[in-house]
Amino acid sequence: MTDQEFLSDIGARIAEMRKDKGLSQFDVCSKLDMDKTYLSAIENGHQNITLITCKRIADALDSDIRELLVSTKS
Amino acid sequence: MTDQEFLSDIGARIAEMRKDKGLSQFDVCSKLDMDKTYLSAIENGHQNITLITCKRIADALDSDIRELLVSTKS
DNA sequence: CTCATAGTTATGATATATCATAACCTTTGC
DNA sequence: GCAAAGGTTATGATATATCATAACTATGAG
Repeated sequence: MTDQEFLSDIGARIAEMRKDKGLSQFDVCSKLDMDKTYLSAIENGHQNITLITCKRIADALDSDIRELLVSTKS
Repeated sequence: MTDQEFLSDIGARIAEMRKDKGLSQFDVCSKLDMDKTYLSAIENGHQNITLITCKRIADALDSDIRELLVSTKS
């Protein structure tokens, strides 16, 4: 699994979890005080986010950071 | 849980897993081509690392990224 | 058609993660 | 005493994550 695939998978997971909760990108960004363009980039796998950012997103989705992450084990 | 506590917990978890495998910081850094001063800062909770860095460390410890992370759920 | 909502992409500015080097502290063993 | 191994802290340079704004597409409602 390449780094790019890894980031894309996590972005897809975030988008999936967000939609499952019936939230728009705007909704989540409002909670986080985050710009919508940045969340869009994250969901499309264009950003290598930090752990704190990952934690903030998990919080906004009423989730745990480990639920947001896909397995990296070979 | 504050951001600082979160990073400290993750650093401690990394150090614990590294020692469990009988590895020195130098050993891990050799695998990762990472400077020892940086890994030290991470283990002491002084760095808000990115997901890719987290993944690299998990790989070096023959682990999964989710095993490195502590729960953030309230 | 117009208008609003949801999302994407481009660009530039700023903050910070990462890298690189050096100096320092402990502990262990000679 | 000295030397080496393991780890920490300080500092500066570079790459990039994050923020901010604007323009754009697509869809659906009126």
